[in-house]
Amino acid sequence: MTAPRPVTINDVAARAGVAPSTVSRALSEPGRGNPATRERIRAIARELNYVPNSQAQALSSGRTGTIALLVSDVTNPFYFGIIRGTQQMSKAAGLAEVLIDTEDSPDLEGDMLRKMRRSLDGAILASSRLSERALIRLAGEIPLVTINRNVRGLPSVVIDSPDGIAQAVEHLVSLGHRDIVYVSGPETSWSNQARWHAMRKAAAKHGLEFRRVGPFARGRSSGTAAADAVLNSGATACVVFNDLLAIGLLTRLAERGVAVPGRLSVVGCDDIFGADFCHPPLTTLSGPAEQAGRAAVSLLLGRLGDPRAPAARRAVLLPTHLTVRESTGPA
Amino acid sequence: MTAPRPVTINDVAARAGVAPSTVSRALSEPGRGNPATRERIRAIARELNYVPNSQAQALSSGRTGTIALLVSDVTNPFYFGIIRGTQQMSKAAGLAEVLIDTEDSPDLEGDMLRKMRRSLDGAILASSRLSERALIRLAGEIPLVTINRNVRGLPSVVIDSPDGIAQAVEHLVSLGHRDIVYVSGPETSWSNQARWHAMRKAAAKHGLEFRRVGPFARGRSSGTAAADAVLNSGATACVVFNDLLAIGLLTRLAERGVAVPGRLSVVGCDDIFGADFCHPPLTTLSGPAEQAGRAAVSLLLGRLGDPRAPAARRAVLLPTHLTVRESTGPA
DNA sequence: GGGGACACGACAATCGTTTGCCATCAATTG
DNA sequence: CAATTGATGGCAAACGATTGTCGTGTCCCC
Repeated sequence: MTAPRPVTINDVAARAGVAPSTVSRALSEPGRGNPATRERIRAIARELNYVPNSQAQALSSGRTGTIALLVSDVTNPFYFGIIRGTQQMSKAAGLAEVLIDTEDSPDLEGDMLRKMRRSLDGAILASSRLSERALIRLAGEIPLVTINRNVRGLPSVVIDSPDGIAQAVEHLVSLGHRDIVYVSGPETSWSNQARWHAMRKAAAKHGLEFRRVGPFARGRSSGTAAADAVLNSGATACVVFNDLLAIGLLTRLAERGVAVPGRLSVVGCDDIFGADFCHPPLTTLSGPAEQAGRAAVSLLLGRLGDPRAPAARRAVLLPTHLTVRESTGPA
Repeated sequence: MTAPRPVTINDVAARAGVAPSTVSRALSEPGRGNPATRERIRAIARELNYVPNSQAQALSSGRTGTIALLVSDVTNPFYFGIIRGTQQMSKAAGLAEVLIDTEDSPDLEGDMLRKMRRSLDGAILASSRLSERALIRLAGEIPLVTINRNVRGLPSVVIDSPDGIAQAVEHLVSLGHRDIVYVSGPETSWSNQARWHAMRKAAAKHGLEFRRVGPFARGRSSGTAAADAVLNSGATACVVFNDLLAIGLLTRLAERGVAVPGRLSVVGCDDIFGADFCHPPLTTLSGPAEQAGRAAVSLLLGRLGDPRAPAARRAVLLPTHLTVRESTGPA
């Protein structure tokens, strides 16, 4: 059982008694050609089980039919929804999607992007670690869309967590908390900056003291240090940069026998997988991650359809809301 | 700022004063050519920031440098480790990897595979839903490696959960449990069959009654029904098909006020993200998922290197062990 | 009935590589 | 010193599609 030579456009053409070019057009140019011929060709193509060689298509047409989604860590559940969303949408658009793990490294991110730029129609950067300059330069080489990162001139989708933060503060204040601390993520994180900023604003509005502890790394393991820092701060409630960190923090609090929410209320961000079944279930900011993924692909498609378009900045802002569970309670 | 024509192999050749073929060889055939020339060409390529067009390479050489990893659901944390492992290994081997979500559908899985077979060097099927026949047929069209699925003639990596199941039963028996029920996943799942089989064997060894409830769907939401069924069965301990289901079950038990492990001990399988911080932390079977991913890519590479090789069946069996947490206790 | 327009489909160039084959030249050997 | 060998690098033919250009046939309208 030797591998049979795969059927090419020429085989189809020969079988149909037409030129390859006719087959090509019958298959991909809806407006062109005789409907009868087209149907005949399509039938033959189907019968022969013809699948166009995408490499050849790409080489010839310049379009690869592939986009990339870059995430800093594939195993961070935060990306679940986004991945799902982009996959849905790109499948619907007939695009292939490669998932690239940048391992939190700006250099790796840039290298991968540069290396693959020829084999991609575009890329979506979920939480890019690249500098603004680097991003703008890369955008000149390959169409880019960012998620949760705002850069002049680049289409972007941002899940408006600042808005949610305000809701969280509102919630905590209504429960009687007057001393709320923000548990900061990495300084370089765009989302972290945005959230911290929103915290300050919300706190100011209520005339509260605002402080922060950190910065801490993104992972769950940083939760230990974070928990201790929060406890030292004497605050009665905290808003944590993201759920991963918040869950780590919860674990440590349990270890130290600190009652949540009795002694300390905890609010997370992102509503990741696990936020609903950790102990206690986490009050957190939920956002439409899948929708964000879909929107990002749409934006990219827009940019692709008309390559000479002025790359008009288009930004999609998605709302978040507070999901109250059991990690928050009266002061 | 118009997009500059990307630099091709011809540009490099012209600059170096040699033929394109020489450049090609200097760049990719280590044994061939004058070392001095090679270095000169490499230097020029680097200087010009030359990146080979992978489409053209693929078209010409027949190798695409891309493999696919098919999973039934990208957002199932079970695949975390596997994804990480395959990505690591394929990056190391200079391969691109596409992640494909088959949405639990055999048809979709087959279609995707057929459709992409021309643009892939091979594929790794993590928990394939395809029939044995379909798998064997597809393997004739594109090199395949399976994970957690044993099919005659296909290289495979399996995480030996049956072995872990034996450990789990041992653990429960030593805690005094005499009535253990298996909470079954989908009938069509290969892993489920393997686990159920192992359960029966282990139970027989200890002269225990063995029963099962189910089958239940894979998701967390099925946990509700599963919990009720287990309670009805009167068993004092249960081994659950996977952690997702087990976590769902735990949630329901908490709702019903059933003490775990006081009234019921629960053992899961897979040790997914979340198993350590759910409530109570889950005793479960841990396996080297990352390693499985790496092994799968290795197997695939082996199959790729020598396409005319007799496709010798090679199987990698990876051990599991029981990770005891707090969801199991004395009967 | 003749001319023009238009639709159809063929031809052939092109995309950027790889790779089999061959000419050339230097080095080694008898 | 001649002949064999081996290394080197150039030529050109693929790989399988897309797409601009152009001849041919059909139809319509005046």
